[in-house]
Amino acid sequence: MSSVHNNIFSEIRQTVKQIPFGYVSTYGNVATALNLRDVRLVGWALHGNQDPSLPCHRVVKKDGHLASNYSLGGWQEQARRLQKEQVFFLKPNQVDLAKCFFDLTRVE
DNA sequence: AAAGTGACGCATT
DNA sequence: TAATGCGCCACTT
Repeated sequence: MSSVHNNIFSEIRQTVKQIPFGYVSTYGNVATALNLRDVRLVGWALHGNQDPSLPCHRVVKKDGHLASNYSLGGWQEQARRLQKEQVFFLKPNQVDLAKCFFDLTRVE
Protein backbone atom coordinates (compact mmCIF):
# COMPACT_ATOMS: atom_id res chain seq x y z
CA MET A 1 0.00 0.00 0.00
CA SER A 2 1.21 3.39 -0.79
CA SER A 3 1.14 6.67 0.94
CA VAL A 4 -1.46 9.05 -0.40
CA HIS A 5 -5.02 8.27 -1.38
CA ASN A 6 -7.08 11.10 -2.83
CA ASN A 7 -9.16 8.37 -4.27
CA ILE A 8 -11.75 5.79 -3.61
CA PHE A 9 -9.64 4.16 -0.96
CA SER A 10 -9.88 7.19 1.28
CA GLU A 11 -13.60 7.36 0.61
CA ILE A 12 -13.93 3.76 1.66
CA ARG A 13 -12.02 4.34 4.85
CA GLN A 14 -14.09 7.41 5.67
CA THR A 15 -17.26 5.42 5.20
CA VAL A 16 -16.09 2.47 7.28
CA LYS A 17 -15.24 4.84 10.11
CA GLN A 18 -18.90 5.79 10.30
CA ILE A 19 -19.91 2.34 11.50
CA PRO A 20 -20.72 2.82 15.20
CA PHE A 21 -19.35 0.78 18.08
CA GLY A 22 -21.31 -2.44 18.45
CA TYR A 23 -22.55 -2.46 14.87
CA VAL A 24 -21.37 -3.95 11.60
CA SER A 25 -21.85 -3.29 7.91
CA THR A 26 -21.10 -5.32 4.82
CA TYR A 27 -18.75 -5.00 1.88
CA GLY A 28 -21.67 -4.61 -0.44
CA ASN A 29 -23.26 -1.94 1.70
CA VAL A 30 -20.08 0.12 1.70
CA ALA A 31 -19.81 -0.26 -2.05
CA THR A 32 -23.42 0.77 -2.56
CA ALA A 33 -23.03 3.78 -0.29
CA LEU A 34 -20.14 4.96 -2.45
CA ASN A 35 -21.73 3.90 -5.72
CA LEU A 36 -18.88 1.51 -6.47
CA ARG A 37 -19.35 -1.08 -9.13
CA ASP A 38 -16.61 -3.34 -7.93
CA VAL A 39 -17.21 -4.53 -4.37
CA ARG A 40 -13.76 -6.03 -4.14
CA LEU A 41 -12.31 -2.56 -3.81
CA VAL A 42 -13.71 -2.36 -0.29
CA GLY A 43 -11.81 -5.41 0.80
CA TRP A 44 -8.78 -4.12 -1.00
CA ALA A 45 -8.85 -0.83 0.82
CA LEU A 46 -8.99 -2.61 4.16
CA HIS A 47 -6.45 -5.29 3.36
CA GLY A 48 -3.35 -4.90 5.45
CA ASN A 49 -4.83 -2.02 7.34
CA GLN A 50 -2.98 -0.95 10.47
CA ASP A 51 -4.86 2.21 11.36
CA PRO A 52 -6.47 1.62 14.76
CA SER A 53 -9.05 4.32 14.05
CA LEU A 54 -10.29 2.30 11.10
CA PRO A 55 -12.71 -0.34 12.43
CA CYS A 56 -12.21 -2.80 9.60
CA HIS A 57 -13.44 -5.62 11.83
CA ARG A 58 -16.93 -4.11 11.59
CA VAL A 59 -17.15 -5.03 7.91
CA VAL A 60 -18.51 -8.50 7.18
CA LYS A 61 -19.98 -10.40 4.27
CA LYS A 62 -23.55 -9.96 3.17
CA ASP A 63 -24.88 -12.93 5.13
CA GLY A 64 -23.00 -11.98 8.26
CA HIS A 65 -20.08 -14.31 7.81
CA LEU A 66 -16.74 -12.86 8.71
CA ALA A 67 -14.04 -11.97 6.20
CA SER A 68 -12.53 -15.16 4.91
CA ASN A 69 -9.16 -13.51 4.64
CA TYR A 70 -9.07 -11.04 7.48
CA SER A 71 -5.50 -9.87 7.51
CA LEU A 72 -4.40 -9.69 11.09
CA GLY A 73 -5.13 -12.99 12.75
CA GLY A 74 -7.86 -14.31 10.50
CA TRP A 75 -11.59 -14.38 11.20
CA GLN A 76 -10.95 -15.46 14.78
CA GLU A 77 -9.31 -12.16 15.54
CA GLN A 78 -12.15 -10.33 13.83
CA ALA A 79 -14.65 -12.31 15.92
CA ARG A 80 -12.75 -11.47 19.08
CA ARG A 81 -12.91 -7.76 18.34
CA LEU A 82 -16.61 -7.89 17.57
CA GLN A 83 -17.45 -9.88 20.69
CA LYS A 84 -15.58 -7.25 22.63
CA GLU A 85 -18.15 -4.81 21.27
CA GLN A 86 -20.99 -7.10 22.30
CA VAL A 87 -22.06 -7.79 18.73
CA PHE A 88 -24.53 -10.68 18.53
CA PHE A 89 -23.32 -13.89 16.93
CA LEU A 90 -25.34 -16.64 15.31
CA LYS A 91 -22.32 -18.87 14.95
CA PRO A 92 -18.64 -18.47 15.88
CA ASN A 93 -17.94 -17.10 12.42
CA GLN A 94 -21.22 -15.36 11.71
CA VAL A 95 -22.74 -12.25 13.24
CA ASP A 96 -26.44 -11.49 13.59
CA LEU A 97 -27.09 -8.84 10.98
CA ALA A 98 -30.74 -8.60 11.97
CA LYS A 99 -29.64 -7.09 15.27
CA CYS A 100 -26.37 -5.36 14.48
CA PHE A 101 -26.48 -4.23 10.87
CA PHE A 102 -25.73 -0.55 10.31
CA ASP A 103 -26.91 0.74 6.93
CA LEU A 104 -24.35 3.20 5.58
CA THR A 105 -26.62 4.30 2.77
CA ARG A 106 -28.92 5.93 5.32
CA VAL A 107 -26.39 8.29 6.82
CA GLU A 108 -24.88 9.47 3.57
C1' DA B 1 3.56 -0.53 -20.13
C1' DA B 2 0.72 -4.51 -19.59
C1' DA B 3 -1.09 -8.13 -17.27
C1' DG B 4 -2.41 -10.47 -13.07
C1' DT B 5 -4.84 -10.32 -8.77
C1' DG B 6 -8.03 -9.43 -4.83
C1' DA B 7 -11.29 -8.95 3.27
C1' DC B 8 -17.05 -9.78 -2.38
C1' DG B 9 -21.55 -10.21 -4.53
C1' DC B 10 -24.84 -10.68 -8.08
C1' DA B 11 -26.43 -12.73 -12.49
C1' DT B 12 -26.05 -16.50 -15.33
C1' DT B 13 -25.34 -21.56 -16.48
C1' DT C 1 -27.72 -26.46 -5.82
C1' DA C 2 -23.02 -25.78 -7.45
C1' DA C 3 -19.98 -23.68 -10.65
C1' DT C 4 -18.60 -19.91 -13.46
C1' DG C 5 -18.22 -15.11 -15.03
C1' DC C 6 -17.91 -10.53 -14.46
C1' DG C 7 -17.17 -6.03 -12.20
C1' DC C 8 -13.20 -1.79 -14.17
C1' DC C 9 -10.61 -0.24 -9.40
C1' DA C 10 -5.79 0.16 -7.45
C1' DC C 11 -1.82 -2.15 -6.55
C1' DT C 12 2.08 -5.31 -7.74
C1' DT C 13 5.32 -7.40 -10.79
